[in-house]
Amino acid sequence: MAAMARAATTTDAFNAVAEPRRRQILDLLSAGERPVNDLVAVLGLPQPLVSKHLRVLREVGLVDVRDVGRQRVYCLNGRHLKPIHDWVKAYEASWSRRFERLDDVLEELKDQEFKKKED
Amino acid sequence: MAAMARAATTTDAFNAVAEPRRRQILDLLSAGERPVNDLVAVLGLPQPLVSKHLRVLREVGLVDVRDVGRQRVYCLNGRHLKPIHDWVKAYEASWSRRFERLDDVLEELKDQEFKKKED
DNA sequence: CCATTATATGCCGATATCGGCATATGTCAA
DNA sequence: TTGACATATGCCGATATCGGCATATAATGG
Repeated sequence: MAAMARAATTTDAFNAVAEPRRRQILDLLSAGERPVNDLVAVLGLPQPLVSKHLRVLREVGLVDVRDVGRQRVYCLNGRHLKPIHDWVKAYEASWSRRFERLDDVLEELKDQEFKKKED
Repeated sequence: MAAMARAATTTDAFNAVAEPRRRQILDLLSAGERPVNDLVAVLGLPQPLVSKHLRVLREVGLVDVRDVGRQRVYCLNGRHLKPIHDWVKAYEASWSRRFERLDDVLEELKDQEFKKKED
């Protein structure tokens, strides 16, 4: 039982959405549920490949399936995207308020300088 | 030149942050810049491993480096996290307003039913 | 029952990945 | 210069991944 060389894709949502085609699938499903062949047609990918990606998404809980006749209708289940959102959201300041924050720091320094002079 | 079996991790931020230890490194750096050995100490990982993860983060632009004497000080550069944020943000409704939306749909259906009766 | 449609699985090859260990590179200090 | 410190790289092994192709499974229609 050697050490795992890599975290399995099937393990968490972070890995699942690291694959561009899987994001594409989720994007399609965000507009509404769809049977596999629909996705195949839109994506222009071989059906087995699409099924495999759907499997990964299913295993991390990002999509749900429903049987309708001989079709399998997939639908988005965004619940497991929330952890990703929460994680990146914490970094929002690092891009949107990057310079603002720098300004804040400078402002603070100026204040301290001012107080020193008051002494 | 055979087809690539997998998108290189070094390719984009999505793949880079799919690795838990790399997220951990970013989390540490979000509190402020740090030299490699600092990270090594906190993470409790072998130094070469940390250096390799830092390399990946560097290559996708998620961190910047600065030479200070014989140390290399890494700092966060959140710019490339924004695409991830933007992507997941579009799914916000799929978890936070999931049931609200379902209610909306039901409401809409009821309205249509009502109109039919009016004819 | 049989053929057709819809989807999932299995096996394969090429390659990328993580982690381990040894070692190269670079910088300071005496 | 020599040696200690800080970090990066190289090579390796085990394994996971994506995509291709063939095939299994499942449900429907005739």
